[in-house]
Amino acid sequence: MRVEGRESKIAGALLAHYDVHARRLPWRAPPGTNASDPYRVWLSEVMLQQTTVAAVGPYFARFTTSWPTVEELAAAQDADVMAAWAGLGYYARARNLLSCARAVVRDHDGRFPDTEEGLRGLPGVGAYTAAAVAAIAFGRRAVVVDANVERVVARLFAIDTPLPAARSAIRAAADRITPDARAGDFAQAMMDLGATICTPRNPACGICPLRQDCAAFATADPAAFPVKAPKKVKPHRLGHGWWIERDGHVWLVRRPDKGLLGGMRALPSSDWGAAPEWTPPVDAAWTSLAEPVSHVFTHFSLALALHRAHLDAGMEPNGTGEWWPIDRIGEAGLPTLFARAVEAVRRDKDARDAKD
DNA sequence: CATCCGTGGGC
DNA sequence: TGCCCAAGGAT
Repeated sequence: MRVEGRESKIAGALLAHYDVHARRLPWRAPPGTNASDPYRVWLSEVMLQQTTVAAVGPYFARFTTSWPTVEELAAAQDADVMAAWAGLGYYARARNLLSCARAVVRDHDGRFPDTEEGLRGLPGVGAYTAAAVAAIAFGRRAVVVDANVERVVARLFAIDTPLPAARSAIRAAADRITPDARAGDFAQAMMDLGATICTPRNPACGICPLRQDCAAFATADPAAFPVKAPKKVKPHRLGHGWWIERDGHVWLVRRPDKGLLGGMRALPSSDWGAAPEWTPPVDAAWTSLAEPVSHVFTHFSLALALHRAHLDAGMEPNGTGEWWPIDRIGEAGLPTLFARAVEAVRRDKDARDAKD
């Protein structure tokens, strides 16, 4: 695409601002250097999918310490990687992360493809991540469009078509302002701008380097862009979960690879729904907690009723699982819902002990 | 194009 | 407090 006139002015002003104000982030090459490890760029981009910079920080540090290279990650145990990802959410990313690392080692001699097309063929790498890695790690011109870029571009050009229908127009406009040189810096500069100045609410237009070129700034309400389709209501679901204890251990199961919390360790639980059928996984003297654990997922909210029991030596619940030492439950890699269920059981036990 | 898939922080 | 939102991808 040609870059000229107003379009090139935007890139120039943004890059000049970025040269002074770029955020220092753990996965970014230090200022003034061109070093960029494709493994670290890819790892950070996958972690940052639908996830905030603040949440990713400690996970990125732990992953790069445990697995400094793609070869080492490819050789890791599945359960270790899933446990290290616990709490970060969208667990299909962790499964795809491992598949991708192994594909890079097996099919690409341990080196990430350096083109969008090549990257796009890897598990967990979609249009955004392929463009971001191609631009940031390999200096390729690529049109990088994430939610920040969507917002910035929709405002720059006052695109009032509601999302997601506006995606094609936004992408075309992003293409027009993407420079041939420094495409990686440009992409990161757009994302920095969206994260710190051109924010969803109360954008700081007064300090924005692009306000002279921004069609939304010229309107009464720049924050009205982008326009979004109304969202649908979240249904409520109910479920039952079981804390089964035996000799200092608790019974944990592994959830199926596909679906919600796929591949993660968990407490055994019933189906979740409007009025789910439920039968405890073992015949025992059950004590029910007074309050369920409430948790909100992307497309529904859940109230998980909890029940706990002790088993005698030698007794086993139905189905497949493992006895996990309770004093090391923090190492089980439970997703947040079940980590909170564990906390609720602990509080319930403490309350009863205090009464005795 | 719509749906499914987590979680924590900000206001 | 409830709602919005985030460096999206797979199906």
